[in-house]
Order: sequence, then C-alpha cells, then structure tokens
Amino acid sequence: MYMYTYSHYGYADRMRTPKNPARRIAHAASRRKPTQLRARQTVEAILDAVTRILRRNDAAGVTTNHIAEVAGVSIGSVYQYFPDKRAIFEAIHGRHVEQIDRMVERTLVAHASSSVEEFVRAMVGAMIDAHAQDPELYALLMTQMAHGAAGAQDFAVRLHGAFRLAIAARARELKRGHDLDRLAFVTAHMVDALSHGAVLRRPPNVSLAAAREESVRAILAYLRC
Amino acid sequence: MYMYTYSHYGYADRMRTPKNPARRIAHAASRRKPTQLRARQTVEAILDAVTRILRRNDAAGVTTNHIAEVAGVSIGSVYQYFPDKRAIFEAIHGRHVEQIDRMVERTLVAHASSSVEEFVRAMVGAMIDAHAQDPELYALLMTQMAHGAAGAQDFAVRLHGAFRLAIAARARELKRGHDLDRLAFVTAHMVDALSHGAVLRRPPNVSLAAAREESVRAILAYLRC
Amino acid sequence: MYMYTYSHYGYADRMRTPKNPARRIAHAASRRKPTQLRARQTVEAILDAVTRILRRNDAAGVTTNHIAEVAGVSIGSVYQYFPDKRAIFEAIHGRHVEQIDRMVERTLVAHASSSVEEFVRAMVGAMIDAHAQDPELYALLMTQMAHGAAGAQDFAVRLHGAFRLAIAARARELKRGHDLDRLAFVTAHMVDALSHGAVLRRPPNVSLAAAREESVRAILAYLRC
Amino acid sequence: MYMYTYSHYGYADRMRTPKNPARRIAHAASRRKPTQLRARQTVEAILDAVTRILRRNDAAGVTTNHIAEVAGVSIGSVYQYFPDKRAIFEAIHGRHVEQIDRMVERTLVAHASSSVEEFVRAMVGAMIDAHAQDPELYALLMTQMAHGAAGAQDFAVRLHGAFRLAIAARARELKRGHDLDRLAFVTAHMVDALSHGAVLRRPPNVSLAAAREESVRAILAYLRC
DNA sequence: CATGAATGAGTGTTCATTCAT
DNA sequence: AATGAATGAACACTCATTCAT
Repeated sequence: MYMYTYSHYGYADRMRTPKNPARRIAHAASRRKPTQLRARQTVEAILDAVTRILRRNDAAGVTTNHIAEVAGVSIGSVYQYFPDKRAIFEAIHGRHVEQIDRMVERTLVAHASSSVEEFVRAMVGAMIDAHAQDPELYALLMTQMAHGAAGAQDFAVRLHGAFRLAIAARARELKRGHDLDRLAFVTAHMVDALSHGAVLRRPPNVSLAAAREESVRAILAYLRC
Repeated sequence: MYMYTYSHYGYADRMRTPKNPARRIAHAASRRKPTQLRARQTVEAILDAVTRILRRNDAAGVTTNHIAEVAGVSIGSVYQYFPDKRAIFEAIHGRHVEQIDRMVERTLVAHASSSVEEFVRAMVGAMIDAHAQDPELYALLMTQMAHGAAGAQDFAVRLHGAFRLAIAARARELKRGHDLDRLAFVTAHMVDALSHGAVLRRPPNVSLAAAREESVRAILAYLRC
Repeated sequence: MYMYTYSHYGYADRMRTPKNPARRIAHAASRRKPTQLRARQTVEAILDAVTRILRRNDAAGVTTNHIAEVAGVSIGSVYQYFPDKRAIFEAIHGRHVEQIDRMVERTLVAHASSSVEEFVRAMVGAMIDAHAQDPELYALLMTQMAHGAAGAQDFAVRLHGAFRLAIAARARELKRGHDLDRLAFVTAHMVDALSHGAVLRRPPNVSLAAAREESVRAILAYLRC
Repeated sequence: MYMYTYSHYGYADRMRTPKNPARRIAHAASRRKPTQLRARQTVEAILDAVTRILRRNDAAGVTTNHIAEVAGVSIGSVYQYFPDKRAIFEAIHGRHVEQIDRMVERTLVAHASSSVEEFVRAMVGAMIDAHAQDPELYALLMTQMAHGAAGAQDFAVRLHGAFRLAIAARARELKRGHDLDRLAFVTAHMVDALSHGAVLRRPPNVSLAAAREESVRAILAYLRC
C-alpha cells in the first residue's frame, strides 16, 4: 500500500539537513503542548494553512515562512509548537490517520450485517472519500514523511483487522480453501491501492464513480473466485 | 496509474524559477540533438549520474552540481544540454517510457499464442521488473515531473493497446457480456497499479514473488468472473 | 596560556548548531581548494573582511552575509571555500599560528649568541607585536574556536622548544638546581600570558613599552633567582 | 588584567538591539531595588540559573527563555527585573566583584603580620579559588560585558590597594630602589593574570597546585630581585 | 505583578543558474 | 564547446523582546 513508499526514501529533496538529531528530540520534548485555547487555535491555523496552500496547487509555497503567513501567525509561533518543518507534516499525517481509523470503525459497525458486496462497496467508497479530500496534501505527505515516523504506518494495517472480521463473518459467500489471513491481507491492500489510485492516478476519461465501481468489482472477483 | 500523479502537482518544492523565463523555450528550440558522439556520451553520463545517485539512496544529493560531478562533467556542460534541472528528469522519464514500450512489444510478440493466464503473468512480471530497477528514481520522477511534460503520459496507455489485442484474441477464455475496451482499459490499469504497488508499497513480510502471483490471480479473477 | 581557554568551552553563544557532523566533514573535504588566482583572491578577501570588521570594533557585524559583503563577494562564494562559519575562524587562526611559528624561528636564529636578557626581551617584544596586531580578532578567535580544532594548540607549545634550547645554551647565567624542562615550560607560559595580557588587559595608564619592560624584568627575575 | 578585555569589544555577537532604545534607561531608572523578599528571591534565581547553565558547559543554552525556565520563573518576570539580557550579566559581574572585594579585605586582615611570602601565597590562593569557582561563567562574562559597564572595573584595581599596604609594611623584605606604587601595581596585575591563567589556561599536564606554587615563586622573584 | 503566547528581524546555509575565461 | 568560479534569492530556524490576559 502506498504508505510503504515512505520507507524507500523519506524527506527527499531539499529539506534542510536536520540539525543535531539529539537536539531535535530535546527540542521536541520542550516544545509547548498547546494547552490554552489561543495556543490550540494557533496550531490548527498552522495545519490548515498547509492544506490550504496545497489546495491552491502550490506545493512550492509550502515553506515555513509562507505557512506562517497563510496561517496568520508569526514564524516564531510556528516553531513554538513544532520543532521543525517535518513535524508539521507528521501532525497532519496524524490527523489523517485518526480520521481513517474512525471511518473504518464506523463502516464496520454500520455494515455489521451487510453482504460482502455491500461491505466492500462501503469500504472502498469511504477510503476514496478519505483520499479524495486533499489529494495533493496526500502526495506531499508521502514525499515528506520520514521512514518510521510516528504514525507512518500504513492505512492497510488499519483495514486489515476490519476485513478479517468481515470476511470471517461472511465465509459462506466466499471461495473455499483460502487462508483467511492472507485473503484479508490482500484485500485490505487492494482496497488501499485501488482507492488511492482511483483518486491520485485516475485517467481523465474515467469518472470517479466508474473507478469506484470497477474497484469493487475487481475486489469481489478476487474474493469470490 | 501512477503517472497521473504527475498531473496533480509537478515540480514541487524549491526548484528555482529561472531568471530568464524565455531561456527554457529558446534553449529547447535551439538545442541541437546530440548527434556527435561526445555529446551523446555527455548526455548519457548526466542521466546515469542521476540514477547512480538515487541508487545510493541519496535523494538529497540530486543537485545539479552534484549530478555534474558524478557525471564527470562540468556544471556548465550540464546546462549546455539541458535548459534546466527539470529537463533532466524529463529525459530520464523519456528513456524509461521507451524502455516500457519496447518491453510491451516484446511480450506481445513472445506470447502471441499463450493463454490469458500466461500472458497476464508475463506482462505483470515484465512491469514489475521494469519498476523494480530503480524504485527511488521512479518515486522522485513522480514528484519532479511537471504537469503535461512531454512524454508524461501514463504507461497504462501503452499497456492498453497490448491488452486490447490480447483480450480480443482470447475472448473465449473470458467472461462474456463485457465491453472489450473497458476490460482492456481496466486491466491495463490494474497491471500498472498492482505492479507499481508491488515494488513501491510492498509490506516487508511479503516477497516480491508472492506479490506478483497475487497480482496475477487478482487480474485473472477480474477478467474471468 | 590563553589558548587553553579554547578547551573550556568552544563555539559559545549563538553560533548555530552545526549541521549533521558527518556532512560537515564530507563537505569540508569536497570544498574546492582555491587553485586559481581568482579563487585565492576570494579566500583572502574573505579572511581580510573578518579582520576589517573587527578592527571597526563591530563584533556583532561578523555575520556570514556581512563578511561576504565587506569582502566584496557573494555569500555563495564564501561557502564555496568554507564549509561553515567556524571554518573561517579556523583559517584565520591558522594564519596566525603560522605567523607565530615563523617569528619564533626568526628570533631564535637572530639571537643565537645573545644573553638571556636580550633573548627574553626579543621574544617578549615579538610576541607582543604579534598579539598587538589585531587584539579584537584575537579575543573573538578565542571565543569562537572549538575545542581541539585543528591548529588550536597553544602558542606556548611553540615557544617551549625555543626556550628549552635558549635556556640550555645559557645555563651559566641562570639559577642552578632547576629542572630545565620545567623552567622552559613555565617561562614559555609566562611570556605568552604576560605579552597577551600586556596587549589585551593593559590598564590605560601603563604604556605598552612599560608593560613590555616589566614583563621582561619579571621573567628574568624568575629565571635568575 | 583580564577585565580590561571588556573594553575591547563588549556584547559581541548577535545580541538584539532593543526596539525601544529609551527602554533600557527608563527601565533602569524606574526599576525598584528588589526590597521585597519574593522579588529578591526571583532575582537570585535568575542569576543562579545562568551559572547553573554554564556549569553544565552549555554556553549555547544561555538564552533568556532558557534562563527563565531554569530559574523557574516566567520570561516576563525576567524582564520585570532586568531591562535586557546584558543587565543580567552585569548583575552577575557585580556579585563577583563584591565577592572579590570581601576576599581581599579578609586576606589583608588575616595576614596583617605575615611575611611577604605568606601574604603572596594567600592572595594568589584566594584569587585562584575565586576564579576556579565558575571558569565558564567567567569567560562568558568577558565576552558579554559591555565596555564601561558599571562595575566593569578591573579586579587588579581592587588588589592594588591591598598590595600597596602589604608591600609598604614589608619594605625590608624587598628589593630597594623601586617605586612602591609601581611595584604594587605590577604585582597586583601579575597576581591577577597568573591566577586567571592558572584557572583558565592551565595546560592539562600541570596541576592547579603546581600552577599556584609556580605563580607564587614568580611573583616573589619579581618582588625580591 | 506574573504569565507565557506571540512576534519578527536576523542568522547560517543551500543550490539552480549565469557568464567570464 | 567546456569550464568552474561566482551569484543571490530563498530557505529553515533562533531568540531577545513585547504585551494581552
């Protein structure tokens, strides 16, 4: 699934060499946690600024100074809450991960008694929605997140458990003679890859709806045959 | 397919805006094809330098000056053959596209009378091999290539024709009642997405061979059911 | 001797945390040695700029950008020849050390057959001259040079050998019953400390000449009694 | 004596120019002496924080924010009692000067009837002890104190009176034919320079005790011969 | 008075690009 | 053509200082 991309090379391009790594930790620890209202607002403003800039398709504008400007805070405030630029991306990534987690949970509950087809359709739809929100943001995150950064785990890992449960409960609908774990694992990865691709790599002449439907068909074919 | 990623935002980060914007066009126009032997060698050395640097997992080292150094030519010579940094990536991309084209052609010819299964297996294998060669290079290319750059078209487009032919010739083996074009189109995209994913997003505990086999199974299931 | 101050804390104040130390070495190695005439001139201009700024008593103006400006070169050129700011100070220090070495040698030769008194007077005078040239530069060097930086060895070490030779050759003039090495060692340190103090810590109502003469007297008293 | 160093260039590096230049004076004038207990405790905590940080050999950590943190007060409180960062160093320097004054007085009284040798030994020992307490603090003070800052006068000035009295009372033990004032003056400077050097510039292979003894010998030789 | 969030000028450093030789 | 020294806009980040609460 796409998140593994992180591990191949993180923090590419010209992000400045991080300062003394020991210092980073020390600093990270010493950065204030935003306890006061105003502080929390500042943090939100910073994170939102990044997504706002990327929505403008201005990846080159994602500089610390510009982020601060768009957030309407001073550059000093940015560094009050984030030890360095990368930490901003990590925070955004964290927000996204939580969002996915909640979505998976919700879908699992809502479709407790649906058929395999309905369940797969729901899951693919939810994943596509999650990805579709900010595709550029997402692509940038992939490039900028470092290997093994806290929370850089794959979304597929999150899907895996859900599919394991769902498949086990619907064994009758599926092909016999297959290891449950492997099936769940592959399915989770397919959902992730196909929904990700539907959003980020969809060719101009295929609608999002069509891509979704075709993804569902492919997954079901894999599960059933 | 991954190449569409290009279109979402190209040339991100801090690539310098050239002082003289006209230069790129003017230069590109006036740039003579390297017909002489030495010139061609220089160009090749530059392109190879980029891949060599990335194979060292040193994405941060992909600077024009470093490229020139690794290529064993002066930075001035780099700008003799490429109007700017982006053009280097475009050239590498071009090389890769040609390579894929030749591979598709070869596979098509070699498996003219194979079964669907054998054909799919061969195609997936070839694509994975193509991708596996330089995964970092690939990931960087995605980030750096500009929208609509010459040759930035998807590999899936290249696969599409091949699959159309192959599927048409093996209609008997497949499910009835499906639009040939759509089937070919989706299959091509699945091959691209899955092989790409197998190389770039494969989780650590799944071997490349297993990922390949599972990809083949998924595609055949889609084609047959 | 004052140089030992280096070891107590180097690189104080707000000099930025050095980047990845491995990178520093890599860079240092890769920085061009100034072989061409123009390059050598650039390097000299940079070093001179620092001393020029300090002579204006403007220690706060010793910033890389200002150094470049005063040197009449671009900031990029500064970093073409020095991996970081500290390296500039190290280079200046190196120049100074060489100068002291040559001076010690000259004095030793010139006073091969002088009395102890004449020899001490010459050495003290030479050291004071050396120190007097750029006192602020010197004081700054002490603050900025890192512990154990190449060439950060004490000048006293350089004087030690000279005094050992000189004292051995003039044993008759001196007090008996003293270890030659220790005598040479302490004398060298006295010369260094007193001449350094005469320049850097001399109270306003004592002339440089008087300070020198008194230093000579004190050293001779120590050697003779 | 080392304090003169201050006059060569003070407050080096990047200390911010206050936005409102009048503030410092205005504040200084209006700043009430911390008569209340809590206020005095705050001031002490701030001064101690600086020395505590420097004892950790963390000269780079001497930032106003960090000082406040270590002192356990808010940055706002720091600026309640000190108009700017420099004032903190001045206060520390002031404390140190008072301490030296008291020490000189004590030694003078305690050795009212001792020999020259004993007196010199006591004085050198006391000075070394005074310097040895916080060598880094000391070195930093030298760099940071401004020219002509209140109290930036030399310690030698403080020693001068003491030695004048002591020498006058022990004229019999010393060499004839020398101006008393000059002798006292030079001796005071030697004590200061040598004790300072013994602490801050002592080479690794010479013990503090040995450096002290040798300093005493040199001074006595100067006084007697 | 105390707090600590906010400020922003200024710092060291990088690297795509230019151009005199 | 080829060279490589020079350029300088732009970047990530720091920290003395201010001021609303």
